[in-house]
Amino acid sequence: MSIRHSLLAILAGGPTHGYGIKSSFESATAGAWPLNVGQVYTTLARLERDGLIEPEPGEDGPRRGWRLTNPGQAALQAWLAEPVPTDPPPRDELTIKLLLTLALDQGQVPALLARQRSATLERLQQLNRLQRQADPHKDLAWVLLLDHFLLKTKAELDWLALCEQRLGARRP
Amino acid sequence: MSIRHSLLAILAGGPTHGYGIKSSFESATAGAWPLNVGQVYTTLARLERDGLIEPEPGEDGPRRGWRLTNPGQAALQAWLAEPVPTDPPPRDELTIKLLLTLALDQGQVPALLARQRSATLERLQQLNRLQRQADPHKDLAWVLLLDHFLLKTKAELDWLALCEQRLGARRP
DNA sequence: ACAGCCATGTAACTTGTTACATGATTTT
DNA sequence: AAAATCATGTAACAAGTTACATGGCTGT
Repeated sequence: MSIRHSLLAILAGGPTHGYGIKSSFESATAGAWPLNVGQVYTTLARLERDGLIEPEPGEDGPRRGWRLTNPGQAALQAWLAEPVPTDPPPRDELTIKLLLTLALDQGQVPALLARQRSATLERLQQLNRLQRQADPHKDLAWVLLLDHFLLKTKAELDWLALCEQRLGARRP
Repeated sequence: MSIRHSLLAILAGGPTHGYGIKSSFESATAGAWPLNVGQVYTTLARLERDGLIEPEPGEDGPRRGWRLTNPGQAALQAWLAEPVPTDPPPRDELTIKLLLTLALDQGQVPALLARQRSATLERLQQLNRLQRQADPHKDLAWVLLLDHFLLKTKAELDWLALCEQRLGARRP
């Protein structure tokens, strides 16, 4: 539901048209998550269907504007006010892969861990390079994004190490 | 695509029927991600449509078995062998929320950070409690899952702190 | 007999996603 | 005049998800 809410948030900054929304989203997220324009239009149609937005009266051709309705405002406020939900924690592909391998053929787990660590390490280095080039005073959003990716990547490496350790402690 | 591949992995452990797959999945992932049975059947139908699995010959009523086809075996091996992809990193709801708030109304960012930190901290404590009760020698999968959630949660807290710090460094 | 679990399946729906068709405006 | 970018939209589909209908088996 991130995209739906993102569009609401962008429209809260003043009425805009479809293409402008795409640009706003990508610039707000520093280009980290490209957004297919087509999806903006499908999502706008669904938001209108659900009564969360309405077209600006009078405009019709290119650059037709959209604005939030009252329910739309309310939905946005609710989304912003509530912390991101964790009650069924989102499924994590790496964890699923590892746990299923563990259940299926425990012997293949070490190889899986090794492969993943190597890929994750490479990503860490790439992120470090990007961070060195970034300027916290100019591209704040970009820097915060890099921080996020870096911390997440490091946590993944830590987890891989812990998995190895816990598995090792089982053998003897 | 995690669910599709999960079913392939479970079928690789020997032919099973729908309900058994649900149980296998939930026990392999220590109950952290409940799986609606209905979804198993819809997913099985789609996997058959795509030629990745086939029904065991002869069985038809309840407990009809399914097995991997050759393409199914190949798809599973490919999934297990490749590290989880990061090239367009998956969209992260918290990050999106924060960056859009930053773009929309920078003044509301501190409140958002505070709310989120409080929720995340609570989750951390809950996870710590669970970890204290878990036995690494008996419930390995459960312990690894908790490790994962804990490290992820701590990383999130670190990120929230970093965000505050970077924002603070902007004002003066 | 009845409660509860085992078991299968389908219809309907949601969000996300892309490929394509179409044209206006701007830049080179 | 051509190329690039801005701009709108639709058709089609994938994957996930749930609510519901249906019935068999098991233990009390």
